[in-house]
Amino acid sequence: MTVTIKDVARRAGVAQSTVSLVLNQKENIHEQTRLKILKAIKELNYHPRRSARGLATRKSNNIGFILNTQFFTQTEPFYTKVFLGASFEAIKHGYYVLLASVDDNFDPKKSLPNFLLERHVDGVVLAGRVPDSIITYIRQQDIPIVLVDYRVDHFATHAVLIDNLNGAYEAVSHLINQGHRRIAFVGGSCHHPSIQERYDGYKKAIGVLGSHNELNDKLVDLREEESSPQIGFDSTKKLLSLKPRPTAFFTVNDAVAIGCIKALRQSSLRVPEDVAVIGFDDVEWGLHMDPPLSTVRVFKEELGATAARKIIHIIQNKTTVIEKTIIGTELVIRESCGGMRTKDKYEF
Amino acid sequence: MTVTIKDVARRAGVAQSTVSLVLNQKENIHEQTRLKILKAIKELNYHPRRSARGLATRKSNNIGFILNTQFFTQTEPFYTKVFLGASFEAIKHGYYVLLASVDDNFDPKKSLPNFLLERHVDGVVLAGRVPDSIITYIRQQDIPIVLVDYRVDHFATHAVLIDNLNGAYEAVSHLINQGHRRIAFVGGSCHHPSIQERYDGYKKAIGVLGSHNELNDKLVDLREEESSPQIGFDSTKKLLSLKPRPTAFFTVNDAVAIGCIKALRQSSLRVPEDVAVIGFDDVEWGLHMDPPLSTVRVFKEELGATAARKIIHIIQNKTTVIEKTIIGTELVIRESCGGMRTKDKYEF
DNA sequence: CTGAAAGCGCTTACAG
DNA sequence: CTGAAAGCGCTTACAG
Repeated sequence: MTVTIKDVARRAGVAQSTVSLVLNQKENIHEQTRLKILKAIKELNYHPRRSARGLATRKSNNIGFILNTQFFTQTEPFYTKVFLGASFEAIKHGYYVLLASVDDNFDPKKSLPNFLLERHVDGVVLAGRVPDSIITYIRQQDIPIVLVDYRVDHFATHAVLIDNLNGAYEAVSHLINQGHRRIAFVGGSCHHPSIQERYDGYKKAIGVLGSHNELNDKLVDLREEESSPQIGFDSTKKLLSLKPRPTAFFTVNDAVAIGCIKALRQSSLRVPEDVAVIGFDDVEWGLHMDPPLSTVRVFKEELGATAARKIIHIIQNKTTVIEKTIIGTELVIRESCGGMRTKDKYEF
Repeated sequence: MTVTIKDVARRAGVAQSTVSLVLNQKENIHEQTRLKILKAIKELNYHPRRSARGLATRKSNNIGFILNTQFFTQTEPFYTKVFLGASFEAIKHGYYVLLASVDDNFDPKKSLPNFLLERHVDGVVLAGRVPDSIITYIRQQDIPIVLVDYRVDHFATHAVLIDNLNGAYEAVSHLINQGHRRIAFVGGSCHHPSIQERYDGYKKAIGVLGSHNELNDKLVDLREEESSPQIGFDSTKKLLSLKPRPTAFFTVNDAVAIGCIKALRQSSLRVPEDVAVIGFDDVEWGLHMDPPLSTVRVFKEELGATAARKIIHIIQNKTTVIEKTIIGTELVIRESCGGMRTKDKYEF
């Protein structure tokens, strides 16, 4: 009932291996027989079965996508977008992406994504912070890996990264150009390298001020916990007790910015009139906040799509040279940082 | 190198067909040989290959998940959550879900999700409004279907639905109990049956007022366009021109509520002091809005998980009796509707 | 350039 | 209750 390669071969009057050859775009086929076969394929509406192909080639044409379970409980569907980006890009190349999540306390001996066990993926992309143990496990299996928005210094792995440093640098520079000199760094969680990089960008921008340098450890609030609105709130409250208080807040991401603005409001400070705020990530609802949140846009879908392209490339070409791709960001000026209205205060 | 069923058979000293039998939980196996085989499986860390299994059984153990492309451009990652719910539930049952999207002007003759062409899924769940043509196509292929948050009256299909009617009824009843009598229905798009049901719930609640009935067509603003913040804004502006103006706004979803509140604010109306607002869906950022948005919670992940369970059940049991499952909602009172402070105005 | 044959790793009648 | 054999639908050397 379902049409197979045999049917095509019969109809085209050739051997099934010949059909297979044209199916796989091999060279050295008479143009005539090629056309004949293509015609038969079209007429029969033939599509090779994945599982048959998979069995014969020992390839699944699937990509695994693993992320940390805890990211699902977060306010922001950040990695979900990365996943979507990867998923749709993969489809264009004939791959499907299978989703799985792992806990922080993941133990490869006890639980593992099924697609790893069944060798049902040709490669895997790992998004965000994941336990070392799973990276180690997958490498042992000799399955290619691409990290997205994460890196581990002691592992040489392919990675797609956000240009956090420059993103933060631009945002903070913007605040400086607005005339701000006491700029706080809010709610960073030291656990993630991305956060560290944002902090570095912050420092770099402040450093440019030179003698005007007000880089001051007290203006920085780094935390143990994962960034969240609550952390942003607490962090801001603490920073607000400084005398003189900061005039601008650069938050480590938009979720933190929410808590920050809430704290400011609770202290009867107006945004942006009394204090400027810039977030990071550019999540959905930033645009709808009051005031609309200025932020550093991260191209989440693009991160995922790039990771997909990269893992597919590795799978198909057995590339061995490790390569990191850094995706740029974009400063999005909305209202929470006061726009350009104080531009004339620029005073380098 | 990779361990196969043969290796297990050899190690356990049985035929590979026997191994296959215990793998597939068939009856009638000597407990002793079963144990022996299980032991060998564990020792060798054997896992059957999906593609081999798939080829032999002609099952893919995959589920397709199709949604309308346009939903990706929306403010709210509603269906993304449904997908996530389906995906993780499926994993528990040994299935993976493959994602695809279709356009409104989809034509099965021109483009089709690959997994349909390659018969790489055993069933598919369709989320939200999808073109009739794809439903028709899939049915022709004799692939089981489950709809989520959608239904087409002329197709008898399995479906997982939101209890929109009751959700809307409860929300509007709450407003009525707060003393509101002029309650507007904002920003509905007539295209989706869910919206129609929310409207019905609204009417039902208003209807209970009986002689106090202020059900008034003018208080209702139904639109052609898909619901969005912009629609909410426009719709609210229009409703605000009524004299006397509405004292409460029931918006057709949270995205619309955003625009609604923006319009109210622009008209110098305070929420909830001057006017109450209740949304629908309970999206992420509702909690972080100012004021935090009261809404009707839809259990998005649960919708997806239920759909996954259902399609798997159908796949495995060849169920033929059509069944619709309606998932309840939950009224979430936050600040935008004024809490219970006017409860004493209750006056049936 | 094309065909016949073996094999990928399972499952499923069919005997026994 | 268990084993030998065929078959699922492809791909890939290997001849020719």
